[in-house]
Amino acid sequence: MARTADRVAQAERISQAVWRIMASSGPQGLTLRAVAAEAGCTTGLVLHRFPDKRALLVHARDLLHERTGRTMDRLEAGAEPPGRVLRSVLVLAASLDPDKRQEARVWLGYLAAALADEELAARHTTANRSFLARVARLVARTRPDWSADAVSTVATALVALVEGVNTLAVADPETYSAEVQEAVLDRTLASYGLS
Amino acid sequence: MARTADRVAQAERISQAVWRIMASSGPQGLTLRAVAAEAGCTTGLVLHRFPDKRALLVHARDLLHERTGRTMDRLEAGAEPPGRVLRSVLVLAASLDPDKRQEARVWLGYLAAALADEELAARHTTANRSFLARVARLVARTRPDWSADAVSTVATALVALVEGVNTLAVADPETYSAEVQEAVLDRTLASYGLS
DNA sequence: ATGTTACCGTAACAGATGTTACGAAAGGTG
DNA sequence: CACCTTTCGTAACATCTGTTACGGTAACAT
Repeated sequence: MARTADRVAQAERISQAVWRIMASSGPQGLTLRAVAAEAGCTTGLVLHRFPDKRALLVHARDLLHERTGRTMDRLEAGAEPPGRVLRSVLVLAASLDPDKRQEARVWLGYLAAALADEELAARHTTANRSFLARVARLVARTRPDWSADAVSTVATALVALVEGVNTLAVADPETYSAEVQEAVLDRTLASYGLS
Repeated sequence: MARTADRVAQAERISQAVWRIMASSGPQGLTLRAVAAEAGCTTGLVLHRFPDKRALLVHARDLLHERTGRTMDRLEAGAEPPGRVLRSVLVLAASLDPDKRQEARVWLGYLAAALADEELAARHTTANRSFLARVARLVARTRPDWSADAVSTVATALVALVEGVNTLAVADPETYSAEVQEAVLDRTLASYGLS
């Protein structure tokens, strides 16, 4: 044998570099050289870990998605009442702190990249649908008396609300501060009878 | 004198090409050559109309913004009751038909480009704030009994809702069909007591 | 310690990109 | 019709992009 490398750790470090570049410069600035510089290596290593740029993009995307998915799974599996879990999940999906805001910027960049990339678009779709299903599940658990139609419509509205809050917070974090986001969310949950 | 060119018309034709490229390929595919090909001219003409690529981007952005702004002004100046106007404005801002969905794709691309461009980001911010002010105005007119705080929070929620609906319709137009969008909007307006 | 194998940085490549400069031609004006 | 200014396409440029190939080097097994 010979020297060995921790490929998983390297892939993760490079993926984190992708996130940072995407958040700060968008898809335009996301070049292999920028990623390599941000990860503290060269394009050589990047392209030894990933066959090409697209594979790198997809891997970094999936890694980020898995991470937030796991956090939400833990939340949903907890012992809290469904109404509280619903609120927590929505808060988690919003952009309350700088980390979350950066994450929102990354997702925005990926969505823009998906405009020209069928595979990225497909992954975005399935991810959004699974999030929508999660929210619908929690709404149904909170209000078992509602019809399936009511659950679906309200869940869609809630998902759109957080998605919109994220998009707007990316563009204007001052107007869409953490307090505003929470106020908007709570008022909406209340008017739907979900709090 | 010598030959003359309709510079305004040319600038508009080129801007429309920018919209189409942005919608179909995102900021990545928005190259001067792609724009020129789409507009049916060469990069020579494009760069004789605009000093550089950024100026072209900004001009196309402003043109699109003015167009939708004028439509909404007309709506607001009409004789309909404020509740109806509010709904119409929100519907107009949503992605109910393919044209609007294409427009949503353009805005998404611009927002992603704004991640790396301070001027684009600033324009996005002022545009969003003016839309938020418009919605708040209409909410206040519909429910004069509400406190300023209530008006502000609900207006912010409504703006986030349409923004989110647009973003989601870009990624998944099947799940976020026109019917779903309208149902979501109407149910939300109803639960806020705005219909 | 030493050889061998995997690792990864360097550098080159072809193609694309924004931008510039030049020249041809188009079309109003006299 | 001829002139002359404006208009706009062509082609070049320097730079940047993704990708490939090669060579030095580090570390594990012996």
